[in-house]
Amino acid sequence: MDKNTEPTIHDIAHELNISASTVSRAMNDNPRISLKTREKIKALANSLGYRPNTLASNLRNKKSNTIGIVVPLINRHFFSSVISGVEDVAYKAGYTVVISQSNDQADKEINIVQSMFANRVDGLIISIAMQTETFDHLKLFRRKHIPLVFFDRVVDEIETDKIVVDDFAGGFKVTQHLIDQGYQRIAHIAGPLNLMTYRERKNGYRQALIQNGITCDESLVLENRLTSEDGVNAAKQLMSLATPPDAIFCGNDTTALSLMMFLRDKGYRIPRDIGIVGFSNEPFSRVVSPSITTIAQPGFEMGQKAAELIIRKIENKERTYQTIILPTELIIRESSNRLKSVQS
Amino acid sequence: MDKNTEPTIHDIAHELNISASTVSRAMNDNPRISLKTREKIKALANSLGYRPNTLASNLRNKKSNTIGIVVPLINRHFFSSVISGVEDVAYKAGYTVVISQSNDQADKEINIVQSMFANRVDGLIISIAMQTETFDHLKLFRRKHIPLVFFDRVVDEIETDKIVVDDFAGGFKVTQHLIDQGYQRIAHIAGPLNLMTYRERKNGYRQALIQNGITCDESLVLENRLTSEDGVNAAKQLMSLATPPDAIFCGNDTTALSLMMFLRDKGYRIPRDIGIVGFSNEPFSRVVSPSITTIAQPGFEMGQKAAELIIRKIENKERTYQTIILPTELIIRESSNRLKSVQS
DNA sequence: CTGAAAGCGCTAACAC
DNA sequence: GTGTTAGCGCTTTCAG
Repeated sequence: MDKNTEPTIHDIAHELNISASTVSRAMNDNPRISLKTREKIKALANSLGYRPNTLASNLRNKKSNTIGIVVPLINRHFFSSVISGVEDVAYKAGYTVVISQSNDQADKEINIVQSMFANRVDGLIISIAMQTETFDHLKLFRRKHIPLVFFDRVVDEIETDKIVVDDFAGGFKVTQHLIDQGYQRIAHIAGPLNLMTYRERKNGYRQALIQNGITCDESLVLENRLTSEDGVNAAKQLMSLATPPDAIFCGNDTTALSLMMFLRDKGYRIPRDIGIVGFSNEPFSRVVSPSITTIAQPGFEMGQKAAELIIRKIENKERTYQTIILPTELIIRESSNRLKSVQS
Repeated sequence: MDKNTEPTIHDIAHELNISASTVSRAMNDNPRISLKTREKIKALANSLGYRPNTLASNLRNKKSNTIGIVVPLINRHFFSSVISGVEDVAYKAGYTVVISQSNDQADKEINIVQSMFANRVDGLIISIAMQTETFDHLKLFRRKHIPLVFFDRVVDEIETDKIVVDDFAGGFKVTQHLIDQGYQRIAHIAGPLNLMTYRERKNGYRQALIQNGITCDESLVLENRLTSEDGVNAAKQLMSLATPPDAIFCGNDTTALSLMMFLRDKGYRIPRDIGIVGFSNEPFSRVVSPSITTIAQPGFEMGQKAAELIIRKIENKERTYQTIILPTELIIRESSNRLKSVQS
């Protein structure tokens, strides 16, 4: 019933014997309309329960006031924190955020991105799927000059704003820390090396070894998808080497946890026999026992920065791109703190 | 440059010397258009890089193909799982999902909900903020007959679809389990009792006590906001009672964890001296030590169900409402497993 | 200070 | 099978 009679500016105009344009202007606080009529209009609008139809206004303005965000998995602490950060600043700036998850699948990612384009998002914030290897869908945004911001998992070959954490420094700090703790044979479980993120973590690891005069043993470096199962498999593989490692730097906390549980069950004492470090500071890494040394990534801030960046682009159309590198923080916990654990 | 020349159906029509409506029909696979012309049109559309403007089509159809979802906090495992579930089915059905977080603040929630209305979402899925106490903003949706689904934290006084977990049964199972483990004085830390969720958990708790012939001691029941700090405070308060409890059923896992850590540091042995149970099955509850007994809530499924429900309403306009109650599962872990822990 | 008119891009009667 | 026409609700020149 009142479903069909959603009031429009015309209804208000008609009632007041004025024109729709005046109503429109009044609702937008256009100073060209006298304060008197402005108030009269707003009063009526209010009592009628009028709500401007953003769809119509968006169409007319060729602007959706919407920011798209696509992540591999919503339901992962790091990503949901980023989303939370984006939402926080976007909301304050009057933007709506629409989200989608790629489930780390390239084809779903392509679909999502295209549908976001069709929906005329004003900008797109994305962390690409592990398996994405072609980037035409993203180049589309660049071609149409729709602001595009990569975060965390970025694409080298597309020139645009990027926001990452200092993965290299993270990898370096972890490794240096392990060396400082007296570990000698440090293994590394890397994520897919087509992603810069994981490449940089690995580079940091190697650099630290080199700077400490330790030769890199390629058999100590594995590459997988960093799932729980991968953690167990990696543990098996590494510990069955002729000379197994005495410390393992895992590409994320999930792997670190599963690997740690597995080794503990096998009788290894952690951190005494073997040191373990993760990456990302997932909530569980703090409370698990032994607690896991890891690298904190500022997810929420990353989201905020990404949103600020994209909004500035949307509103100013400035043409210069930047790559923001956020600092990482090494959080030393029990799983690698051999010196403290021995002395106490 | 090509920014301004985003092709429309008119461009295609003009190029092919046909009418725009034919193009529109062809793009929508309307069988009234011959296959030949349909293909010709699609080919050109493709080579022009044409993408239908959903904004325009939405305005015309008075349908945004968008589902709104508002949660207290995106960045909480349970809620992000629900979002993930919603996104999953909404995406498959061709809907876009827009999300927002209330940060558990009533005023932000009101703003969000109103802006979603202005954006003409086709339906709204919401779990209300802890402090929300007036519901006019939600009644608006009911009045306009826009589908509305509550999940988890629902509003009794609004008649619409609801989807909750069986909190009563959850509270009951937890308490019965503690009794079975031989605990005698069982305390309960409840969340805000204006929310049905927490009220039901508490009711389940009391019912279990009653059925086992245990009298309810009101000094053993606390109410707070279930933060980490609340956990510590509650622990202090409870343990300083003349006859302190020997088990504590916490309204969520966060409280359970902080309370457990605090008591452990004070020298209590868990579960021997004191049994602890949480609620929600946060990821950390499984890996912390001792691991925390808790109630699993199917967040992802809840999101899927909520999306299915709302899409059915959007598309059929059926007028009957249902409340779906999803089962909960008691997950027995170390923090309350006194019998096993004693024998082993 | 206000109004008339045109149009954003798409769709759907209604014609033929 | 295809075209004509009108309009979704809002904004914005251009007039006055």
